[in-house]
Amino acid sequence: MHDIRAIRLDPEAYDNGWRFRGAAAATPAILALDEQRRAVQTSLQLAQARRKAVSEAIGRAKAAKDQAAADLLMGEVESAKDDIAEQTRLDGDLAGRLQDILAGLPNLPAADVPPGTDETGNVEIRRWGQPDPNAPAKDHVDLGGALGLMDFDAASRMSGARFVVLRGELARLERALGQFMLDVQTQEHGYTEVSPPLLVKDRAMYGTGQLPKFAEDLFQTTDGYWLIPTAEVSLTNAVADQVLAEEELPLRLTALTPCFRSEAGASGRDTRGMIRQHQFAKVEMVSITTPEQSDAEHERMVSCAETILKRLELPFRTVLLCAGDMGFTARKTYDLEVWLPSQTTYREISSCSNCGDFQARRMEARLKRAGEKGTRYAHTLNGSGLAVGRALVAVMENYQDEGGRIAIPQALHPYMRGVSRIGADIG
RNA sequence: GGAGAGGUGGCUGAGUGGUCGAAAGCACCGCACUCGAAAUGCGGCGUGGGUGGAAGCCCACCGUGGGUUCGAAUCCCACCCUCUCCGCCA
Repeated sequence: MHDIRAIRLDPEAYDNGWRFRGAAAATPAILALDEQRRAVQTSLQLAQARRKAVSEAIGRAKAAKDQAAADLLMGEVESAKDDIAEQTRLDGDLAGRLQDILAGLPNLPAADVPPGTDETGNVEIRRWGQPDPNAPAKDHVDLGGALGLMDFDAASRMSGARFVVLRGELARLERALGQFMLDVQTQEHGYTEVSPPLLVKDRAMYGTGQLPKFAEDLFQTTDGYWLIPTAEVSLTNAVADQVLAEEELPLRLTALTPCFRSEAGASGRDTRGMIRQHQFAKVEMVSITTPEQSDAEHERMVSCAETILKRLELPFRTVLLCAGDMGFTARKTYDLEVWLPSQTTYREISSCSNCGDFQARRMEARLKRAGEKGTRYAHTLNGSGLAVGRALVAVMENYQDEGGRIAIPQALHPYMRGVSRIGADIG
């Protein structure tokens, strides 16, 4: 959501920002509506002031038992009432149209976001680790199938495409990954663990920007709840409608939750395997900060996510997304991409975004400094730390041996009850 | 699922048709007192919007949206949310 006053002040900056990310300029329509609306508001307020004054006079006349004067005044107030009704209707109409436009416009990119219209414009910031070109490179579907621990057929019988059943040590490995990530983020990086609702109302989805534009990407229950596509929704909405003391910031929250996505626009993409599922586990990090802190917090968050990949000893690279590849709410986004031997490429496993005050405006999350008048909007950031499903894929593929066994990364040993290799029994 | 209670400013909480944007208390800020602090006293202290060079003036907001009325925090309707009791249940 954008600040109409800021748009009024510098429309060009907004149009340039939207064009930069591949959206159309929108301020001419916005400013025209805004101007009309303010004119309507002014005449509405004049009519309201008339009604108020006359009504008060009626009150006084009645108190003075002057019924004749009261009757006279009641006739007088009629035209004001008509005006109010008409101007209110106009105002509501204009406000609705303005709101529809503003709610559908993406955030403005930060100044250091590179240009580009798709992922080819993204800029690699750094790499960590070295993929081994000679390592075996079966994909996780073959590996898991051969082990008898990953069953897409069973999943499709009960749920259709884009689901999986994991069993035994592979199911345990998934749980170990989630626990490990959560432990690192809470114990080492200062995030507070949260166990949030997975079903939320419209308002929450609007607050983080999934609604109104992206309803088709979500699942909805028959009685109107939405399933969260990421814990970003639940964690960020924790501060909706709140006035936070700046001294208590940054607020750092994390949760390990299932995520549900319809993948409506992705039919045909990543149909094989666990890369793109309707349901997957993810550890999400959310930070609520002041405007001054958010850039530094963003860098910090990226390194919190990178820590997980380093501990798991998985080769990855960090990419700064270009304007055209960023999500709706982001003003700047880093993606972490992990090496997948079967695809001989890096695939997204984390996305860390600074949303500035964009979400905070939508959900009325404000800040107040002790002793100071007034409030301002918080900055919100979110990042995966990491996507557990894809981490499982990455571990399987990067830790396989020629025999199709999967070694367990050292960092996960404490979580695997002494198992250091999956499939040890097959030879 | 059945019955009931309730949603008022950062918080607690009064207000059931008429100068109520709203008592009081807490918190917070300023000043006084004090060597300093505490305590005390005095004053200030909601949000959004319109208009204006500014001081200011005006409008709206008492969960949300409608309605009744000359006039609604107050009456009516719908919805959302919270709580209590009963039933059911992980």
